[in-house]
Amino acid sequence: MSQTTVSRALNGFPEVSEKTRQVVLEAAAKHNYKPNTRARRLATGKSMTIGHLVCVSKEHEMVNPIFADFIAGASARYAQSRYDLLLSLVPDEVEFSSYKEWAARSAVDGVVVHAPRVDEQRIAQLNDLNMPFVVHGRSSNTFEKYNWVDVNNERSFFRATQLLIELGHTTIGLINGVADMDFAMRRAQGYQRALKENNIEQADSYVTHSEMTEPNGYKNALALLDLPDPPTALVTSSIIMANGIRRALDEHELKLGRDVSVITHDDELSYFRDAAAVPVYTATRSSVREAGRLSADLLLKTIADPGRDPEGILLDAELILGSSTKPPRPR
Amino acid sequence: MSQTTVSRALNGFPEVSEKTRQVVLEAAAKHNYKPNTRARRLATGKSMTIGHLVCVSKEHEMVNPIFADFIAGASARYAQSRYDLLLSLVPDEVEFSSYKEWAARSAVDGVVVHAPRVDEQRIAQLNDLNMPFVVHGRSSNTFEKYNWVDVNNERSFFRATQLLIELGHTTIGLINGVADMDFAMRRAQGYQRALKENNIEQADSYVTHSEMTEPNGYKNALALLDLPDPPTALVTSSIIMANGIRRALDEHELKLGRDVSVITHDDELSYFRDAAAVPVYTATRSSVREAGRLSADLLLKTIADPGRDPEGILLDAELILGSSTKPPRPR
DNA sequence: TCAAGCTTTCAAAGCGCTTTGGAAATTGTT
DNA sequence: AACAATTTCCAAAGCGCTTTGAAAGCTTGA
Repeated sequence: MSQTTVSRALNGFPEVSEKTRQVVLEAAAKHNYKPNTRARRLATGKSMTIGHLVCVSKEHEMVNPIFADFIAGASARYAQSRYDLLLSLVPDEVEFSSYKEWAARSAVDGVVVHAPRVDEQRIAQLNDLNMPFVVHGRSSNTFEKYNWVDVNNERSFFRATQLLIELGHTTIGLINGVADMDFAMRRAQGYQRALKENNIEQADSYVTHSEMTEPNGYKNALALLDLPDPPTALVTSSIIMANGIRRALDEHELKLGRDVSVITHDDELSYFRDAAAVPVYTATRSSVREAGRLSADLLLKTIADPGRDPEGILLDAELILGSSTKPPRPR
Repeated sequence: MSQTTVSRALNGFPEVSEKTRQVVLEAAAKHNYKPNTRARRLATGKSMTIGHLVCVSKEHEMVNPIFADFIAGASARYAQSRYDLLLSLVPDEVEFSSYKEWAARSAVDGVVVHAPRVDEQRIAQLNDLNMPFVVHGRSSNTFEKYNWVDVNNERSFFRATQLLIELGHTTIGLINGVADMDFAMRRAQGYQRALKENNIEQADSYVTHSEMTEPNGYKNALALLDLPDPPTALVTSSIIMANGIRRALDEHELKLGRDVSVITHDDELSYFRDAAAVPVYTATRSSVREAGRLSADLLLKTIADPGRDPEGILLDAELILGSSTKPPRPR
């Protein structure tokens, strides 16, 4: 039997009779034959690979903990379409040169951009390279068209803050991610809009920006609690930080909810799933794994149809009521 | 200039004069030329790719949180040798068929085995496939030779438990990972050996096994605290669980350290780095990122020299004194 | 029965590199 | 100047597939 026939049988082309296909499939199964990836990719001119470039912050060598769950979602989608996932964790300064290298050696058919900044250069650069991509998040100061999947950060933090205000809180801190991250900026905007709409004026010192680690949650919470007029409620961008906040409250003999209310963003990390009947934290909740799945899906669609117009998918984080929010204690 | 010369110049072969090489390199740089990955891999017969298969537990769709940091370490090493990292997150039942598929289509030059079980079939299977691999951890019931990188789980949990006993604790709980994981078994052994050597007899109910999530830490700690004779000290396998434990203590109005001592294993996750002058937790500490780096290094060595004898690298977890351990309170 | 129209198969080209074996150019030796 | 030894370059083969264009086999209708 000729190579052609086998290739067609395995790749589902119609020019081969059903009988022949069966024979071929059985023989392949019997000998555990799978077309050699390398040869196949050269012949088709496709890499069948999606690149994820995750940057490791130089400062703390920190890997964003949401990335594992995001990738889990994306990986499942790639598997469906027989795409491979190429992963590289790099210090942020080489971020763009890595994309360029992937493009030059044509190692990937598309990439996912993680953790976009307010001013994000990668978007224009990838457009220049003519590389299909999807951004997980958005970039406020970028006006080119691009594919993105994001949650409604502004609105959800607006609602969270609004809820605290409605409960009677008037001094509310924000423990946020690094300032130049786009999501952090949008969340800060939502928070500030709620304060403004309720005529609450607060010094800038009630807002902290840092990498979203547990120790930073702790440290920043302590800093806010030590202010002359400490906040009675906190909003934070990460459940990891929320754990640090809880530790800080502990140390001040304060009880979460009763003494200080906390609302956190909850990415539904698999090892922090707050699924009790009454959740521990009141939270703006949105599954980062689902975002991974959707990003992967959008990217594969774009690769399949390069003429496709860029699309933005906006996920709405739900505001979930838990037991970490109560009216402020009378002083 | 001929293709041959260019190829040789770029790949550092000696048959080309230094002058010619410079000309080639400059031209390549100028046009941002990089040899096409697909073609190169076909021609050389190597994939220049390492596969990581991470299984997503069916039960909780959980991705082991240490994996991100492990991969960060490995990725850095691969980059040095211009290897790519192929990542796949799969439900555990398809784990082995994925390895087989990679081998059949010759997609990778080697793989890393994550989270080995006490009875681990993948090791024999990979040996059969003749696929170079390194195990992160070990498998107690496997007697074939294989490459591994592991921490001294038995000894470090022995020491941790011993420390608690020396402080005067006589009722000590263990909040462990899933029972069939090899690391969990070894840690339980260390814990039990310490109890035994000190003639402490305890019911099995003082040991819990579950996935290492924060909610499980909480739940299991509550269960232990509700025992008729509750433990005055806990040892746990994960800093994520330790956070759940702290929450359980909170709820019982117990103070970490003062009322209940806790020792946790600390993988030095980047977003949980316990780097205060006096660490929050007394911990058996070992960098999982370093383990990633070492695993990658060992694997690349094995690929470069297939005749190499399998090697085991045993890392010693340090016992770090923090503020979560004190003598038990007199009742 | 034979031509026309399908369906099924095949031989060969090509994907963009590396590698081999040998030719050409350069240098050194007598 | 002639030859050997060395350095530098090149043409062509081959990696294991997919894809093209054409041939062979089969069915149908007059």
